[in-house]
Amino acid sequence: MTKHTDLNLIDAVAFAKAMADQTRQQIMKLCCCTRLTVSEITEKMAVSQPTVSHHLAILRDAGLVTIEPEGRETYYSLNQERVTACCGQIMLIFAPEEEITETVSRALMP
Amino acid sequence: MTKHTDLNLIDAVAFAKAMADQTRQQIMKLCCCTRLTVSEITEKMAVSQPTVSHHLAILRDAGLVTIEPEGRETYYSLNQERVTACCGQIMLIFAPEEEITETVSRALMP
DNA sequence: TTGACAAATAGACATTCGTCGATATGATTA
DNA sequence: TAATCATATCGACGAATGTCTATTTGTCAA
Repeated sequence: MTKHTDLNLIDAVAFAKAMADQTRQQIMKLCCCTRLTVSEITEKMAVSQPTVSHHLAILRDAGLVTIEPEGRETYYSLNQERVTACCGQIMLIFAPEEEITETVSRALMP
Repeated sequence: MTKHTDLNLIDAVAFAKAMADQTRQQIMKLCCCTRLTVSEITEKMAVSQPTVSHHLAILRDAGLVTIEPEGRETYYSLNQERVTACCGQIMLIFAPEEEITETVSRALMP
């Protein structure tokens, strides 16, 4: 069951929770700049297929991956834009006095 | 017992774990751009003093707060520079194709 | 239509985590 | 020195989390 979180609204806690696991970050690295099926991801990892699916669901709920079902396979890829939006948000909240934050703010806000 | 983590080296998982809690992010907001004692933080929160100390220790181990003992009080304040460094690192790893990442990279790397 | 394959879900289990009350430690003040 | 105050630590407890195996669901091919 999909969480009904509004993915346009960024929750810094939800983002941090989604990223707060070694296995998930590994998956994120794998499908960064490319699209992979669950099987392909599983092959490259040291955990079972259900575990990979479980983590992908968490990343999906956080808006951190995009999903493209194709036949009996499902392609996942990292949502880089979401990563920058979340990091930018965190910098705005927790580093308002840093110069770089001003830069990010200007570059990120449309 | 203090973790012997090298705080100069940024671990994206450790950073995310430290931020992956509502209470801790609330504490971070409180002592952002200011310095507060444990008592002052506790007053503004809905948890007990030991719980605040517990979370401050986690933030300290992640390098996210600076600590200044003064007499019998201890002042904490948010390490904004650390926040930007960690966010920048995450953007480099997980959003290498985003334009904003290039900007951050250039601005952050000394 | 049946068998094989890909992915998701269910249920169980051990571990980690957040919280608390009680207590210890350390510093100031009377 | 004794009392007080600020903070840290301890030990316990329930809830959340990550992992597994087994099973279900959905899709394609023989």
